[in-house]
Amino acid sequence: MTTYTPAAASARSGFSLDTLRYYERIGLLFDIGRTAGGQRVFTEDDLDWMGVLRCLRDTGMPIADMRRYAELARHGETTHAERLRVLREHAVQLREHIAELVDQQQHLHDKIRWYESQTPELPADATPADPADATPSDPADATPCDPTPDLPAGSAT
Amino acid sequence: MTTYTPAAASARSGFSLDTLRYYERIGLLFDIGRTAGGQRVFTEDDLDWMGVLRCLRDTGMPIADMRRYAELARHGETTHAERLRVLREHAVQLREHIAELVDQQQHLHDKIRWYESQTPELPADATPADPADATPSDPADATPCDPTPDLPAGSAT
DNA sequence: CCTTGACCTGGAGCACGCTCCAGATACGAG
DNA sequence: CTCGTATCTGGAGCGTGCTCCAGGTCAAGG
Repeated sequence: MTTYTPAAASARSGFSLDTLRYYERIGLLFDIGRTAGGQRVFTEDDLDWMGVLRCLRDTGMPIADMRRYAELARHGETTHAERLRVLREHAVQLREHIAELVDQQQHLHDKIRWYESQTPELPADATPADPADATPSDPADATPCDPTPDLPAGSAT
Repeated sequence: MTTYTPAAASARSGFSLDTLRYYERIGLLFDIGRTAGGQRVFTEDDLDWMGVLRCLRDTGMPIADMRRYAELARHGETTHAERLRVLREHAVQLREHIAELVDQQQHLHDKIRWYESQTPELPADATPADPADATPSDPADATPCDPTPDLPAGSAT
């Protein structure tokens, strides 16, 4: 059974040593093995669980919710239904968040295009508006980030 | 020329009164009008600018960068090229961030599906995996959020 | 006028998520 | 056994982005 030192676990998980210790303190990591001398010993399973934590964290789940989820995970299979509920709820949040980002991304691109039209001598190097862009969004809206010249600093120009 | 009280500006922009004052203090809002008595008077242009701030903020631009951008905006048309550069850079960041979220979203959905397969008696109500979902992503990867039963709490089951 | 609610300022405080520190201990190479 | 690096613990500190507060001022209706 493969095990990992704290340094190795940190490297593989991408969490800092301090973060791993912090996560254990607050209950996101639990049942972490120890040597006779008291040093942590991480298993493959621990690493996998860290992958779950990373997914939840990187998708914006607050620590408090992750603690609830970890608590459920700690209590075995009887909590599957509840865990599923938590994940579904989080997926809804995530979908909404992504949708908002994509929306604002559209406005941002509109603004960039406005600036480009104002300074045609400039090379349109970066952000080449890749047609196979990672994020679609029907161009049928326009609220913030409107393509205007950043209105202040010229109120009565 | 239409003007707005602080309360109205707050309502229209979605920023709290305290946030508007904070933004003025740190330079994100500037040249805000005042009554003889010292109370703020916001204009249509101010509101539009707040829309820009909201776009940048909601897409994750740090306050420090927003200050730089505001500083540029405050200095007139000569800074157009630099502003364009800032926006393009931010657009790149945003694209990367969205891509990562979409990636993790896929893992999250995988995990949800795994739970569903484990508890088939449960209704698959929420997150109905809408085929016309807002965010595409080729299902040709799987790293974190793997569809496993949240490995801890059963190391040797 | 007078009241009352909106607004002002400067500065303290807070929630979140780590990150750093001091002082002590553990472990592996030589 | 010794040395040097890795880890340990408890607790303080930090960076970000607001949010709240006290004590005072402004402005519009009655």
